[in-house]
Amino acid sequence: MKPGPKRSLSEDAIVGAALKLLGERGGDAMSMRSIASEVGVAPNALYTYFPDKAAVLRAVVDRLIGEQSLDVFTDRGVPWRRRVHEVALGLRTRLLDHPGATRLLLGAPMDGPRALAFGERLLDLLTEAGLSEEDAARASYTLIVYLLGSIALEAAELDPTQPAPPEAERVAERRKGFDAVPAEAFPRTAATASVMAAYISTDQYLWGLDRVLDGLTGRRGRS
Amino acid sequence: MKPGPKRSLSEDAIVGAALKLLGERGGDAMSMRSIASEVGVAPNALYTYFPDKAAVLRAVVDRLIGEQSLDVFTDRGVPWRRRVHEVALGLRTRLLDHPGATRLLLGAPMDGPRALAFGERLLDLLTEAGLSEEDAARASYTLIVYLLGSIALEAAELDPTQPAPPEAERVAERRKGFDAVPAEAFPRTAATASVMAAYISTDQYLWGLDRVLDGLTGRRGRS
DNA sequence: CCCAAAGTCTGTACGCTGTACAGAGATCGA
DNA sequence: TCGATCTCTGTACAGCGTACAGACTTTGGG
Repeated sequence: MKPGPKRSLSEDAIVGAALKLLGERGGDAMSMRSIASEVGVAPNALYTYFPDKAAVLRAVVDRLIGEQSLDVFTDRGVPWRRRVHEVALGLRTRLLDHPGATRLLLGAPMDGPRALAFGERLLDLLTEAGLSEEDAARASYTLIVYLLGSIALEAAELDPTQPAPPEAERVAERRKGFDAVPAEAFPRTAATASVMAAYISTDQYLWGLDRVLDGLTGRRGRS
Repeated sequence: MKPGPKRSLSEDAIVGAALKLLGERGGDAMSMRSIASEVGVAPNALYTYFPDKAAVLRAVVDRLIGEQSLDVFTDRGVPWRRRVHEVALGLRTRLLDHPGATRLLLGAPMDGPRALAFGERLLDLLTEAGLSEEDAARASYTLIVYLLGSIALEAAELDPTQPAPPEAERVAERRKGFDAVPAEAFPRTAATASVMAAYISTDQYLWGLDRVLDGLTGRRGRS
């Protein structure tokens, strides 16, 4: 065993404190100083556990991904596409619960252990859906890009400080923004303003997901 | 006309200075203080032109989007799918030129004038491809999610301080990272490590794009 | 058993950040 | 010419990430 006093903390405790701050006071509140005071320690003591702040954030991201249960993936009996829907919806609600966190998701590579487990299950599911090994891998990335991209763009419009208003309210808010678009210069944008206002809706999220899945599996989607 | 001395700067000059810093010294160098000193003014003078730093960043993002020429969209004679490819590739190289900027892209809603123009042209193209007005709008968002998501995930692995190494080098670097993955616990991940290493490649980018386009247009993609 | 090595934590400090506030000077319309 | 109004500067504050030195605790080896 190695010398030195016992550690008074753990990486997990630190990530937990960071996550608590994230939920309560938004992403900007996740400072080394406030995390440290949350766990009752001097700020620089955190550097015993993580080399720098970026590492803490990576761990937070991995934990967030881990919050999505992996059971859904392997729930046989349910058709695979429905299982993808469930995972997609689960991931979305889980991440939008922490609006500030989503910025992190696309700002740091996802190479944590939980992200790895998530990817492995996704590969299982896609091969089950009939894809070759290589296609499943490529498809899995395409899927993740779509999911995280959607969630990130949605989170970008949220105030990270507080919980998100209901979807209908947010769509209505967006709709108002489009009233300012000059119809002469941007006719198509103006004409489809209602559709564009609903870009952040669950409906659009699933619509796009289904189109992506159609493309990935080579199935003819719409009639 | 309104009283007060003439402005010594313009919003454009400020955005330009920010962009210069972004390119030369990375995203973290875009501080209000360094932007101000770049244009030769006290830091707080910037608040005459923008309400806060976030507004500056939004303007920077819009300018970056505007760098992508819109001519490609309307270049008839070239089949529409090829035009999408060109725009996609153009956007990617342009944004990856400023690795630090891509974080901003998904961190702020894209509602600037240039983003609007981009969207309008994309709608043109998609209706030309045979989509209904509503489907074109939904498809355009799905497409943007895919493009920006891909670029963001790719940029996440880059050092924002300096220009990106060549693609082959980056793929090789990723490939090494997968050697650490235990094959027993993650068999599929380990088996397709080469494919996954190439997630950030132009090839994968276009592969996914084509699958997404297949799904959006209801075309059977692969044989 | 004791002592050197190694590890954990604290206090302090540096240089940086965004931006609020007060005031100086310039420029306008009346 | 005289307010009113706008632009810019100086100063200041609270907060940030983290480097450094040192106090203290625990360990294995002689």
